[in-house]
Amino acid sequence: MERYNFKEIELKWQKFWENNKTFSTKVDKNKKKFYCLEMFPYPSGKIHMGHVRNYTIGDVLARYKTLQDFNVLHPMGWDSFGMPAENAARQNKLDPKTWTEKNISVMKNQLKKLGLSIDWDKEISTCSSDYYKHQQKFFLELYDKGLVYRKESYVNWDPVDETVLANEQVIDGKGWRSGAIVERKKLNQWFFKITKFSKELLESLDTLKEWPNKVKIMQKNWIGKSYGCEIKFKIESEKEIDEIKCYTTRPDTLFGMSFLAVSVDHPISKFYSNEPEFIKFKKECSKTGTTEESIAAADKLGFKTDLMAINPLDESVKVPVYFANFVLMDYGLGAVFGCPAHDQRDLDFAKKYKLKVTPVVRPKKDKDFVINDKAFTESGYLFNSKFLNNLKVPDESISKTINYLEKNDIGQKKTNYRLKDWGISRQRYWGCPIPIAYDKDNNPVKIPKDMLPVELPQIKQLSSTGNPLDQVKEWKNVIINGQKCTRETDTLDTFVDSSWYFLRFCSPHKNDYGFNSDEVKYWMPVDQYIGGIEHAILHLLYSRFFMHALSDQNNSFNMKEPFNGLFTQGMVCHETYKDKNNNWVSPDELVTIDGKKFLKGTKELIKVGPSESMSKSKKNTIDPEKIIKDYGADSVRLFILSDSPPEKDVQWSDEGIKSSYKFIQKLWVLNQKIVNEIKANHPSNSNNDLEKITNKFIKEITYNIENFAYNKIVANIHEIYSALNKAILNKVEKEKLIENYKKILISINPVIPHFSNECMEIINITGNIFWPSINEQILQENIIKFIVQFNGKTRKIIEMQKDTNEDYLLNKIKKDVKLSEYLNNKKIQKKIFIPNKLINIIIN
RNA sequence: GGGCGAAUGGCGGAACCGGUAGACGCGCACGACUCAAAAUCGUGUUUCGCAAGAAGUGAGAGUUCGAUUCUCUCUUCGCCCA
Repeated sequence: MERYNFKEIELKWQKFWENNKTFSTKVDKNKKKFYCLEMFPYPSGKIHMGHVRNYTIGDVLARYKTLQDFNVLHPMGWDSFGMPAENAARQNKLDPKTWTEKNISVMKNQLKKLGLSIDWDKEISTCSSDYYKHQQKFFLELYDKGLVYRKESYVNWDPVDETVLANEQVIDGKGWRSGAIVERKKLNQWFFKITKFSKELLESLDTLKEWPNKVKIMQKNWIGKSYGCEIKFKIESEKEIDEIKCYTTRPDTLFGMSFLAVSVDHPISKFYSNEPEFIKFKKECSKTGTTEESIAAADKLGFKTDLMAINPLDESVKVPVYFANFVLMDYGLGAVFGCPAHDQRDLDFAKKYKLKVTPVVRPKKDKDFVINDKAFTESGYLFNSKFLNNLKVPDESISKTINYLEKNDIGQKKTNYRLKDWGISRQRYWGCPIPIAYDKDNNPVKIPKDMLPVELPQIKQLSSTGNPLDQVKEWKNVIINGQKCTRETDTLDTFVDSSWYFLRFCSPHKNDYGFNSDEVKYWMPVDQYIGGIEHAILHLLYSRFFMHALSDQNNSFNMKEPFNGLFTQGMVCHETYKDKNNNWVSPDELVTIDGKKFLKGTKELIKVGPSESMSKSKKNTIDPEKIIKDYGADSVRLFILSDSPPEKDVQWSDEGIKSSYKFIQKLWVLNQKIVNEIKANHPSNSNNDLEKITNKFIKEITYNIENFAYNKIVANIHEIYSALNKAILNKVEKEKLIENYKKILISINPVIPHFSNECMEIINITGNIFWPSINEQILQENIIKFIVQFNGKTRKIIEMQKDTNEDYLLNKIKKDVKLSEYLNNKKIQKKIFIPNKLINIIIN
């Protein structure tokens, strides 16, 4: 018998799909739609196993929905702007466009070899001006709505490379490439006003019923709604400063205040801007990074002013005012009051500058309480707080304090959000140009519609320092309405590109606007979005914002949530290997002898480390292209689904992929056997088993696909294989065999489509194929397995007619040699009888 | 420090509404085929025990006729935020 030639057969079907445009879709209002979307890849060069897993999961769903007669939109594109292209271009001395396009063509080819049911006619690439020209229009649309603005903001600045660094490029406070100490630098930058939608983005999370709870909680925490109070502090000063407003969530600790801390960017800083000591301090502050984490980790530094703040609840108490490095201007009001006893950060600061520590919350009433090295942040009761004493902390104390503050015009209740506006300026070449220029007075001017798109100029050789666009003078200088202007040289954050690509897929070829309303109304929202958990916050939140922003003040577009269903898949892991010098070793440099790993050449014994997510740095990656070449796409698909539930990490193993390969060979042998059985044309046989096992299989596999239990689908396929092997021995009649086998081939089609299609062709199944329905009647059992328990312990399973009553069953038990022994000399105290399931007899 | 989640054989995992714990796969063992090996096929595989049987889902308690499943406390690990 011929072995299954996956190379020939997979290529044959991939060509068939391509030539017949099998997966090409268009709007069809007579059909239910299903929009299945996987997060599009960054074209880094080659696909990796994470992509294989992501796209296999999506493909199973897309093919399943197609078989269920949905009109399925399953597109693919490229998130093709971004820094890696710029870095690679510098390294290899070519332009990012060439590098990116080459990668796209390689990766597209690789994806096609996986046999994905993708409508390639809808392919998009964010670095193409066909895509980003629409983005520039959206930018101007949002600008007109007041959702885009410009302000000064801090960036991570690498003083050696003269470039801005992303947070992840700052390692231990140093630039990733130059190693220079990173500074905070203020630059004029563009922002999307995402905070306008803080409330809406938070509240509509509740409408996303098909999102993992975990992701919703992460977004909720990110938006970070808090209830608090703005408090006015009167200031004693010789300068023209009357009061400073602070935001706090803990106004109830006001009697414990021992200082007031403001950001170095606070408006009052202008009174100090000429003092050399303050300038020095401000510079020192700029050495702390911009992330919340780096600020939390940094040493708490303060600069004492000559100001004194008066405690509004007790005017006899005056506390010093400091500039402090841990207070940021863009959170709250850029000023906080310090209560060291009940905030660790404030306590650290107070200890350093020898400030008073007055506890005002104690765990129990009427007990003395002191603070040592640890701030007390738990619940308890107020004390040392005059008229607020004995209020219960936190609920009662906070609300009553706020009431008091409001009544006496000291403070005002306020809801605050942690979410900050989205900074979208990037001092990079390889991104979407911002469609803005500046006139001679440096006022922003919109690029007129007829001058769009603003295309990126081609740069053959990128400079190693600064922003490359800044150096292309002939591009930078532009005349708008007869005025000499200079273009904005920053480009847009690539998160902007991915914030609306799902809309573009609905109308990928529309030339005059980003999408067509009719098409978007038909396809959107995405029914199932699939991707990694690492995008749980930013990408998903930005996409949600973009929809809110487009819907804002818009009668023709009103759709706020882009993704109805979300699924986050786990990572692909692999064992790690190290040689005797503790250098990482790649799996394909190894041989396995008696379960131990050795280096191929020197036969050196290799240490096997824990399984970790595949990464180039740990050299534990497996190249999908090679695996597809050796074992075929169906084997890869089968294995990547088989070992773990899709939401969890999966371990890649050599044995695993081999076993999947072997299993497909076995299925092929089975197929040949079935073909022979069909030819044998057995006479009619009353045995009903095949129908029953087929229906049971379809019921289970349907349930498991619907519930994303893809690892169990693979188990189901193994089970049906064993069952079919046995059923053949029963010499099933031809028609019944074909009918059931067809159903089985259709239900394995989403997982191993090439194999399934080939087998269907061989047994001559033609015409439309649909997901089989389940015949519940056949699944009805007449013989039930009753569980017999004594004192809750299962002693025997006896088969009885369906609906056997309790007395009859009990009688049967008494007659049973084994079971009756349990009843000897015992009194039955209680019986629990659950029809068609079990009987539990309680004996003393 | 806060939030969320997880813990089941040698390993990955299954057990749907509280009702046979360990489906399916890997690995391992034995057998068949073979001069031999690989491949393939078959059988077995939670632990202890020859067996009957007993114990058993991170630890401890609780609810229940009955708990991997529900409640509480603890331990360890993972992720996110600080």
